[in-house]
Amino acid sequence: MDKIKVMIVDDHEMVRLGMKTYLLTEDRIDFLGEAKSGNEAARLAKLYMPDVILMDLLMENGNGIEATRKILSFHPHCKIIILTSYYDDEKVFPAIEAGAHSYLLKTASAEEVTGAVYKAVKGESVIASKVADKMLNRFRPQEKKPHEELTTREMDVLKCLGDGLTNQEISEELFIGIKTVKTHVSNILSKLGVADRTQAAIYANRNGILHKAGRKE
Amino acid sequence: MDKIKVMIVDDHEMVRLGMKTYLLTEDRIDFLGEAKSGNEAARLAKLYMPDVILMDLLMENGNGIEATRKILSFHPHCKIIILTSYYDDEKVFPAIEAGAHSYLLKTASAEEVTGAVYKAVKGESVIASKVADKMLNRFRPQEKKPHEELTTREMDVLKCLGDGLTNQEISEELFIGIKTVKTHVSNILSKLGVADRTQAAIYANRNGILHKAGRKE
DNA sequence: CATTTTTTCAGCCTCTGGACTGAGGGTGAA
DNA sequence: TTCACCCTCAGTCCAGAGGCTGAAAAAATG
Repeated sequence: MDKIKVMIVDDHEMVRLGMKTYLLTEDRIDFLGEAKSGNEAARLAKLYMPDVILMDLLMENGNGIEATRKILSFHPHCKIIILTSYYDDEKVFPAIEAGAHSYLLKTASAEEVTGAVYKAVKGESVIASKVADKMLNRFRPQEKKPHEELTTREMDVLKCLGDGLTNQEISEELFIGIKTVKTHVSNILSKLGVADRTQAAIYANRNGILHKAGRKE
Repeated sequence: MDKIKVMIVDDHEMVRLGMKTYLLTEDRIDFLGEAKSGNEAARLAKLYMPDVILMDLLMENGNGIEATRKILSFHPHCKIIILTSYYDDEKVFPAIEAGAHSYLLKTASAEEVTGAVYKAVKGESVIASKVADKMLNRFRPQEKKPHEELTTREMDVLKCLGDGLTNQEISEELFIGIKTVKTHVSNILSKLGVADRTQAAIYANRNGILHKAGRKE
């Protein structure tokens, strides 16, 4: 039985070292090499054609999701195991869509990581429990958020409300009459189940309904 | 010259392994051991009395900041180097206050980590540049946020505004007359430089002026 | 093509919000 | 004590907010 060819992708030297140490103690694993970025990963993967890649998501040059997509495009049998610290929705699902086979957190022990490698070559997936929660919730009949039944125009108005604009200002912003704005605001208030524009503005802010879509922490 | 006694604190096995590997290659460093949590760190530190501790901040049982404070209380000559992924204000400054001597990010290379250890025993500090930015901004003549000149009562009212309460509701919440509420609201609006209660509510929400003080991501 | 939803706008009515002015009681510092 | 600030409350006044009803043009849908 051939050894499993494994590659590491992570921009943290410390983490690469730790992972490498995990892998080198396994005699059924052939440690191929490591990459510091998504771009480097794609280059090396084309060169070495690894069986399994342990991939971080957040990196300087080219993130792990792009790299995953790129690598699988020319080497579709490669099993890519995401190994990262983050388990928020915005990271997990794009990674799955990109074709990742497993999703581990960096809290994983040596056994979990090497176990995931062996399972990957057998076609089995490993999902960290915290991530599994997210996925199950995604498939459960999720009650949709109140604002999801707003029309596109009502969303425009709600964004303005979130900026604290008055009806007059909104009408100028959207080039519509003040009466029309009032109608939209009334509909928004009833659809969101809130009492006044202030609560609607709070709702917009707490649910990230904003113009510039700037979201970070 | 005695070897430098170094201890590691991190709840990620992978990271501990990487850091350990950094340290074991240095013959002037005596690797004492490792801890998986802040509580364990304090216990081991009391036992081994290390010269330098490499400490993560975010851990399951007892965070790194508490541990730092605790360890320094009984072993004040210990140099504690924070080594974490985060560099937001809420993490950096409490760590410095707790008495940390250096602040590195996990993107640090082996040379940076071992270098910080050697500098620590000489009494020198190393601050990652991204963190240094934050610190410089903190010491720069910072224009104080508008809400810092609100009186305590006005802050109470502003929190209510942030919840979307009406004047009537605020008066009931705070057991004061509605006229009084109006006075406070007017003062708040002029101090914050906003036009109406809606903008005040947005301000409160975006600046984390809330009742429950619930902060997470 | 027929139907429904969305978007636009109107008039009417009520009430809250907020500006402005004024003022009495409490506390703490000069 | 005087001064300053904070908290409390009152009266007046008006523009804006929001509910209700109705309705026509536009766009999506079947």
